[in-house]
Amino acid sequence: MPNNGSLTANLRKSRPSDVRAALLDAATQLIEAQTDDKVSLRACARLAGVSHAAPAHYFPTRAALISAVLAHAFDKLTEAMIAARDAAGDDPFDRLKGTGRAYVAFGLAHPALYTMMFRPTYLQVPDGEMAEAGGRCGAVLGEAVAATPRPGGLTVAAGMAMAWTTVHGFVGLVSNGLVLLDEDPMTTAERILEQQRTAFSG
Amino acid sequence: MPNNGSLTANLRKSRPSDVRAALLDAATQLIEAQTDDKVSLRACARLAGVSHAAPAHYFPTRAALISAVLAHAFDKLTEAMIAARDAAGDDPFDRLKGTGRAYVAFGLAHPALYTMMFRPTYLQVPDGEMAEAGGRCGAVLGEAVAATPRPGGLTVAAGMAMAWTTVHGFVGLVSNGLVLLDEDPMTTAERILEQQRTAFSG
DNA sequence: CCCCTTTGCTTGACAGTGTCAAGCTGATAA
DNA sequence: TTATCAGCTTGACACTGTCAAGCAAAGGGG
Repeated sequence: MPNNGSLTANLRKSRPSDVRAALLDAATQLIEAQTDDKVSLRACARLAGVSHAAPAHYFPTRAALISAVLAHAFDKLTEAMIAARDAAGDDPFDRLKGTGRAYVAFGLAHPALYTMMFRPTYLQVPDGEMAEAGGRCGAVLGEAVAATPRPGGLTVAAGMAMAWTTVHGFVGLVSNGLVLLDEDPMTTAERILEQQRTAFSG
Repeated sequence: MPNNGSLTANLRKSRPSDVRAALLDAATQLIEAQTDDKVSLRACARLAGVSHAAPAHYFPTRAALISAVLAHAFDKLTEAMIAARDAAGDDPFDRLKGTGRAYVAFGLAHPALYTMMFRPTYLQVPDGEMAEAGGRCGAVLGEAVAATPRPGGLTVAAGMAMAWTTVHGFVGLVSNGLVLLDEDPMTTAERILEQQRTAFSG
């Protein structure tokens, strides 16, 4: 699998002051640029301006580096969801919808990162740091669902599955270009979320 | 990345009669067993009982082999959706729901295959055979949506995004273990699909 | 001041990968 | 019988993740 050699424009010349941060930054860049897991440890090292084995000093394995990147991404997503929810007013469904809107916006803005965040089986061993960050993220959604009435007889678990299903599926389809929309994706997302008002209102 | 060496029990001893079919079969086995793209050309070749470069004679590149496997999987999924739709009676929403149920069942039965099928960006170049098979599959869903009334003012495109979003998101969340369900996943899927009846009935 | 340990990174190696370039083998055609 | 040729193998290349060893500099104790 020969390397195409793009994205090597901004190679660092001298060793960076914070190697760990430089590696995380390089990995994020590579993930967002390359769409899939072709992001190699050696490419990260080159981009960060260190030797090919330097990453081993900070991350025991490739999966650990990726996990660290994903954990940070989860925290960003959690922040965005909380901010949108708190800006959405008092109505429980509006707050759930705001949370979902932020989720979709994040997913569409960072498709490659998003894909990896929500396919944990791909990092063979579950990573503690990442699992915690993911848990905090899920909790925000769970709280928003729990705060709504669910007259359809849905349990909180099923309601959460339903709400999450909606946003997760939409991001996956749109960011992979599987569905052709005739309007701004966020507008369609808004419509789809609004369709759930009846299921989440008293 | 050293190989763990499992799944080598059923190595073929002599060269198979139909090498191409043997390779497709080996690739399918490896994908379903390994959950991610660690399925290597060389591992397929070993499993099929041929040399490491034999695949090149049938598939110009690794992506082409994977594409062929996924195209076949798409055809299987399409078949299952059509069968379930035709067994669901006359009501348009029931037929849509049957289609969705078959979709979810397939996704939960073949999680790794499913993941790859619906993440086409991961195979850098779009493959014709696979795109056609995927198109036929999407068409079945599209027809089912088009046959329903959509009083909410949804266009067919938005309705299709909504219906597909539901099943795609559910499969992604459940098969990755991201959501904890207190019942059989297909039962929850049934509930979630049923919630959409109001949006797809006259 | 010198030595000694530790930290942080580098160099080198190994087995694995995808892909390309040859070479071999057996069947079919002339 | 010989020529051709498809179908597969062997060998090589650059790349990968990971491990082992080594080097350079900083810091501390005598």
